[in-house]
Amino acid sequence: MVRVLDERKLDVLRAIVEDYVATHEPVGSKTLVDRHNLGVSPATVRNDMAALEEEGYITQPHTSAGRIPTDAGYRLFVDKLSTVKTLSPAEKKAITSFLAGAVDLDDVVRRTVRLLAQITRQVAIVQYPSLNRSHVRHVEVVTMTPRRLLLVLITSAGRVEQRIVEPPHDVDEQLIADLRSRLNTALAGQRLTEAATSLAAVPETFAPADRQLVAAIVTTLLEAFTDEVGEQRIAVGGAANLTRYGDDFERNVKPVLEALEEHVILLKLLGEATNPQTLTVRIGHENPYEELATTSVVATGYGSKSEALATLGIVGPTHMDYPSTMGAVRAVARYVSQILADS
Amino acid sequence: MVRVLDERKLDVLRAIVEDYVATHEPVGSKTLVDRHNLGVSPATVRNDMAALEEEGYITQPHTSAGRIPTDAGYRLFVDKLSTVKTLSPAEKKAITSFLAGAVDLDDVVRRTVRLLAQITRQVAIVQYPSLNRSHVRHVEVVTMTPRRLLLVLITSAGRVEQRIVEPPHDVDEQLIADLRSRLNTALAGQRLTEAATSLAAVPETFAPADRQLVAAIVTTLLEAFTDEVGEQRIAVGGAANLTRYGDDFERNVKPVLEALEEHVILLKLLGEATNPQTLTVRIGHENPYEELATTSVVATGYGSKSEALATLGIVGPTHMDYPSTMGAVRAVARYVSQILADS
DNA sequence: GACTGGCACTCGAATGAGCTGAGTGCCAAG
DNA sequence: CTTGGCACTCAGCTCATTCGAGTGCCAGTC
Repeated sequence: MVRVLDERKLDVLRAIVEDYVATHEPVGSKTLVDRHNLGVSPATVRNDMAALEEEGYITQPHTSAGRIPTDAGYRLFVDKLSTVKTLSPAEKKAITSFLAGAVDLDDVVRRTVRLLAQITRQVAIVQYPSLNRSHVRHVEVVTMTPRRLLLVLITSAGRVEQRIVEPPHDVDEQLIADLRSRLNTALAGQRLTEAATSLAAVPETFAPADRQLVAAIVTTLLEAFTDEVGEQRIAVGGAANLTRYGDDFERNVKPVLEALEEHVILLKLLGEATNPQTLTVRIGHENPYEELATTSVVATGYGSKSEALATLGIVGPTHMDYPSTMGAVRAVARYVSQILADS
Repeated sequence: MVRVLDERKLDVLRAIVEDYVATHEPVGSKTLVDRHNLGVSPATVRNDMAALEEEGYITQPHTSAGRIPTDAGYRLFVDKLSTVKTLSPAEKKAITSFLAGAVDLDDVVRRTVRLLAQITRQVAIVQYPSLNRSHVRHVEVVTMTPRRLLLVLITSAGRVEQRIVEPPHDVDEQLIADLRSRLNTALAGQRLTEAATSLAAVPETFAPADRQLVAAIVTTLLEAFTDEVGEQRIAVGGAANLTRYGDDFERNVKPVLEALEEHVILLKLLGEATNPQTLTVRIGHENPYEELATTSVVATGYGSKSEALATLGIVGPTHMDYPSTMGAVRAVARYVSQILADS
């Protein structure tokens, strides 16, 4: 019989979360019975509520008010009491067609942010495909003037990095062609993290007179490979959705806006990239920043089925609609992965 | 004698604007006399204030409160009563050294936004150097695989656009080399807007068998030249500064956040690019959006002394510190122009 | 004629008392 | 275990009152 009681208590918790997410107002026993058909009287619900409060899943803002879920309550709800909502076919179609219109990687990322913000009606965050986890697709050395070379690095994810190198003396076009081909043979298909080793050997294969120049180019390439700043590139969108946070501006909106400016913070919030099947949900105080204790993060990796290239996700109030949001984040991550795989 | 009276009335207006900007509270005759040494009694100031109100430069939020400047008041202040503040040598140095660290154009723009937001403590907006107004510096055709070509366009401002072309049949490396050199001869130094004409003639110079391929490449290049979306690229930063707007969140912060999401709106707000010497200031209702009636824009062009490549500026509450803000915007625009000219 | 001190007046904001009602906890009965 | 009943709590609303910053105007002074 203990089993049955627990069952119902969880129903009550589910009802409380759903109600509170919908109304943003503390929910009392009577309203709860009215709105969700729980099949028991308010008094019974009150008993359950008292127990749930005892166990730390819900709390009262003040004595004479209804209950609201605690972070632990949301956690239980997300883990046990809800199923991720799948998107309607129409929505799925809209996503693919919107993403398919992108002309390059930058455009994919921009569109993804916009899309995610629009569907979830939250603040969306998309990390650019990580350099570390990408492979070299092509390296190009372009002579712009005899004393100015442009290095172009194209990764498997379609990311393009360019650097200028100003050689100490005029360079011969033949040398450049040679260099270009040797670089590509040495690097093509390699992970950027492994590329360092392969690059090291390249200068030695050249005539001593040319080695200085080649070394300079190799150094610049290495810098590009391990670019910290580039690694942390992030796109953010949907900040206007913060206006729906409710009233407590100082406590809810301000810290989020501040965090959005600091890409390092956002990266920590997003956390390690997982594969697009796995969703990471951080609720309230579970995230590493005290100031964002009223904020939750829903994130996941994207890039390919097996291995994530980077992370994307949303940031919103703890009282968000988790099932829908999680569904949207997962769906978008999958479709972006698909688009990237195709290109 | 009328002259003297007018003179003092303007002093009073200046004092009101400065006080209100500092405190964000309606300013009364007594406080005004206390804080600024006007050399007359409160009663006299009251008379002047009544006149200023009559003329529409100041207004009372409610009967028993002090005065605040109207948009017209700020306008007069900006046009006649203030001088643009110049930055301290230390600040100037900080700007140049911060901007000098940039590795490519994207980085320049990102740094500029950040810088501008930090100095002005407002929301900063920087438009990417316009394609229309740029010149072709270099066009590169890179063979990634025999059935996949990468076109790279580099503009005089350092902007790099890339497009993928998938030719209908395998292409010969010799043909590519040929094409590369002819494209560069045809285009180098041209304005992107004029490039269309020069490009049109290129396919004809090739053997009939190759024309289809060349035409495809030319078409893609043309698309890149006239890319509407790329033309409207914008970077935004410092949204967290909106938290200092004061309390009326719904009226002041929300519309701005919404506008920041819409780059088309931001472009209209920034207005036509002027040269970096000329500052455009739009106060409150002077800007084209009703919802931004409590918001002012300070903008200017950047790119070169004579001709602007694009626009940058800030958005903030009408009660901002115009002299400092204008000084900062102008200085940043100049230094960015300089950095771009050097690279 | 311009400036000033004085004074009555206005009205938003702050303070506090009183009421209301949603919601609770507990208990005794089913 | 569930339920109806009941006393209790307390945030939030309303209303009245007070307070004071600030005004406009007028009569007097230089």
